[in-house]
Amino acid sequence: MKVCSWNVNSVRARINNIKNYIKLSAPDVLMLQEIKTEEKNFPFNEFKELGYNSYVFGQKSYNGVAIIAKKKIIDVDTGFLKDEKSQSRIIVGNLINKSKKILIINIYAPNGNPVETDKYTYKINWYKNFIQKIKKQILINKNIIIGGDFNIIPENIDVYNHMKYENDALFKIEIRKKYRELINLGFVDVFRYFYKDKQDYTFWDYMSGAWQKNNGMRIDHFLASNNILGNIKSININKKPRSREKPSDHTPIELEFN
DNA sequence: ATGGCCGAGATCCTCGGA
Repeated sequence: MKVCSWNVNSVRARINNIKNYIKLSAPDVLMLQEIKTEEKNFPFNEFKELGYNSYVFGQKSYNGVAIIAKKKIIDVDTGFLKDEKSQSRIIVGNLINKSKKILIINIYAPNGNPVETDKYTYKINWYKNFIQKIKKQILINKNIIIGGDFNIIPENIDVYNHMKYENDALFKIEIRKKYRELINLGFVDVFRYFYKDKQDYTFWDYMSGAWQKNNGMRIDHFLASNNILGNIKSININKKPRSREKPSDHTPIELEFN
């Protein structure tokens, strides 16, 4: 089973890149973030033609998440978290894998910059609520995968120049603590679990040649609950899509398990 | 056409991104 996650920065602007990626990588499940469109304008047919069902929580212009999958996703829920700004940031559903039910949680967490504005308090509150919700959920279902754009740089190694980001909403101690809190509920950061010292990024700014200079950061993650950690075979950051024409500023992360 | 990327949507630039 291959589950992938990709912040595509507009599903409509990126449709050819996404279709190309699906053909090459053949994910069973693809979690998308920042689709930047309402459900009525989502390209359902384009994915249907490739053999995928789409489950969409859209929003006009900003945010928006979706799950596209070869198999049926059941109990799809777009009301998992009450969002104080009514933004479309989470879609969840159950995946049946070898008669085991796995809860897939696809998130697009708030950015939080600039830190002196209510954007930052919104991010902190969003994570507070999310952590509370996961705390309850892990009691109900022990098999959980949380994937997506967390907008958190976990450690120094996860950004090209950590000194520059000390007061940034992606790297402030306060926000990194939220990441630790989440993990302490019974999860592992799968990439870091498999690669203790590897410096690898999932995002490179469009500005000032960040990609060419490898000025990146690791802000897209897969957290797996301890109960399913033993089933995970591999995790990979696939940098190819970031190198192509008209790319998203993020690149996909890929999780394989049995 | 829009600041130096980008995208969406509205207006001839702003907001949001990270």
